[in-house]
Amino acid sequence: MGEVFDDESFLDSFLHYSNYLPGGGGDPQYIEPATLPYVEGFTECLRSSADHFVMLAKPFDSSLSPKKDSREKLFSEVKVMTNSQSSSSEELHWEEENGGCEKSRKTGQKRQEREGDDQCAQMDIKPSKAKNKGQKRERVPRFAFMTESEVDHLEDGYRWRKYGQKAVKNSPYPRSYYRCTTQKCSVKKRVERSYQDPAVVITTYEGQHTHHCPANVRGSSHTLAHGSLAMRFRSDLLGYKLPFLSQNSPTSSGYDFLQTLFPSQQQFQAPNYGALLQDVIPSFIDSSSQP
DNA sequence: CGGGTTTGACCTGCGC
DNA sequence: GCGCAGGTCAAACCCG
Repeated sequence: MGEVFDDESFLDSFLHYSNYLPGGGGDPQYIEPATLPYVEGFTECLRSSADHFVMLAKPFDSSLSPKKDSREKLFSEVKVMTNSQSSSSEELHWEEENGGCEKSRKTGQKRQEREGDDQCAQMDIKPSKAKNKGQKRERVPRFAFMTESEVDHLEDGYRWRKYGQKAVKNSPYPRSYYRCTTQKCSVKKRVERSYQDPAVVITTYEGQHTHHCPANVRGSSHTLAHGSLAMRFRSDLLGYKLPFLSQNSPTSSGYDFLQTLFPSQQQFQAPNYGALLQDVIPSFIDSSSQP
């Protein structure tokens, strides 16, 4: 326990998995460590603003080319992540909540236009183009992680409503879309199963909860994740090198990041965050804190 | 009956 | 411009 991992080892573990996934070379073989020309440190990236997009999901993208290319692409993306506050000319296309709402409104508007419905005025639907012009898009923090689980939808204490499911290209497994059921909370998550390793579930959170975890409000934090006892982080691939597993350092970046991901989760506060993190992702700690 | 899921249709962005 | 893929909507359906 308490092993401290540096940024590079974490990234290498990360990249190791990126090679293991579709388009990533196929074989789960280790790739040699390399210097990090673009990032000051991955933990630094996690530690920084919640506006940063922690793009762990990207390497799972089948569009990535194998080996070196994926590494370079990841590095370039990490670079963008870490520069997200700057006025860099690099403009990523960010899927973010405001844009989504706008899109939804446009969708609703168009549908109503098609149907010849004049409810637009009542719903206060306004043309979006002019409004959006010159408006800088906000960036929604995302966090993706892999778990080994028999069930797709891992219980995390929050209540989710499924609002869509899509077939994923090159994968027999569909991707499910969930939205937090709490009013005014716009957190979403995507859940998909890796087709390379069907035992692995990839969960991507988007946004931050603006409320307390319902399970905790009821005073039963131990109900968290009990529906996912079969879940286990793929520590061999990624999880075990997450820097925040160092329980010797409750102020580590992982703690900070979890705080941004679950801002109302006061359980993450030191000194008990390790045990309480276990409530959220129980087996993760079990399999990772053991030397 | 209220809340959640399913599923086909639709919209948008991107690459060619 | 066109086709594709990802993301979302919403009606229909299901369930406790």
